[in-house]
Amino acid sequence: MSRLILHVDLDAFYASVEQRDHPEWRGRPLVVGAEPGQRGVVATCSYEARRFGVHSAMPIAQAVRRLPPETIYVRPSMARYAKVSQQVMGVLETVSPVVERVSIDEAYLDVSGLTSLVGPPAIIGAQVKARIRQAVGLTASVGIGPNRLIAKLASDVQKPDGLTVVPPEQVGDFLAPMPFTVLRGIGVKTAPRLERLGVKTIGDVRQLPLETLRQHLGARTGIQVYQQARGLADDRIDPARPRQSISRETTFPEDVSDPRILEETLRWAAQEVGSIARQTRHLGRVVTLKIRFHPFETHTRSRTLKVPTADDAALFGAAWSLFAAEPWSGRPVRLIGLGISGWSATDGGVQMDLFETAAPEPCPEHDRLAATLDAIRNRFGADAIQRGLSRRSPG
DNA sequence: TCTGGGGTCCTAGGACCC
DNA sequence: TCTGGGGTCCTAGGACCC
Repeated sequence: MSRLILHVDLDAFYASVEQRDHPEWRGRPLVVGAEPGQRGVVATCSYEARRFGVHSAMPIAQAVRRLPPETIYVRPSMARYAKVSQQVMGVLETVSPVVERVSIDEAYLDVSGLTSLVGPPAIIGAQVKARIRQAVGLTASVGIGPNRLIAKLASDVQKPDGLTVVPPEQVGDFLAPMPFTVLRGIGVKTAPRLERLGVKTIGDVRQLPLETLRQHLGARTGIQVYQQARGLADDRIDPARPRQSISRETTFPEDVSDPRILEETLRWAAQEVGSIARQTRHLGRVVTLKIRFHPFETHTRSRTLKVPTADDAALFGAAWSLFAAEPWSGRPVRLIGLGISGWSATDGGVQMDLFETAAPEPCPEHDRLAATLDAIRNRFGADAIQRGLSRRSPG
């Protein structure tokens, strides 16, 4: 028996929350992300902005060139969005107990058992959308199919405010005409490899032998793409998928060479990561330093500790020693941050002790971040930016 | 043209052990 | 004197996703 999987995707989530909360912004192009003139990208934009060809992950400078002057630009308010997301997940749990949140604006539900209680898939989908709208005043697109892949693709075909049901017997016809780039695991690097084979649609991929896909995409992706092209994918929904890592990083407004600023920023990241790890009761053994230089040259260095930790000072110490061990000093740094992973398999008394040594903190991290960013702005702020600009356009 | 931040998963080489 | 093969851990980088 095939399962019934439902995928919910909140439409233009950050932008929709902003338009919901600021009625005067409704009906206008709106970008949530970096500010114009800053480094950064579009996180999400309203459908009015998408009409100009702007989309998520587009560099902000490029978006500004395309959008009209009346466009609204706002920085993301993650805490607010997280709250709305929580409300939505709560609503979903009133529909089915089997809900897996996959990101702030997306979730999968196993609704296999609901047809006899609620009705056919389309009725279940309509109910999900109605409850979300009623609870938080936002629209969502819903897709329903026999597995996660089909449900996800179905939710994509009629955005925004869409509802699409793909019964098992229609999966083949549903997939065949779609561009193969919608398959999971096909991105900017792998797409050209298949294009060179003359492939355009998922139907075309289905004509290729498994061996060909393995050769061109690698063993794992090759098999995955072969199966997806035939509509075969994971149909398990796991409400309790554990997280694998916690990290914080930041890109500086201008590249930074001063080691004191790098050190302060790494201390901030360590406090953030440590605080979240303690709140969520995670102790990790692997500390990873991430650093990015001009031009977008990114490195990671990691160290496995003898004793698992969630302690700010231990995290900072490990990351700073990784930094110090490299001949990097003096190179202008674009981004720096750190992460923790490799949760220890054991549990019990020892771990509890470790949690208790780390003092619980109210929430001074936000203040510290603000202070750190102020410090950076003071050093690299208006003057530095002015100098940079006048260098580019003298007079 | 200029590329955020937070994640997951895969690959591959080397160390080390049996 | 020559040199296997498997398993696991560690590390670095990369692709991809939202």
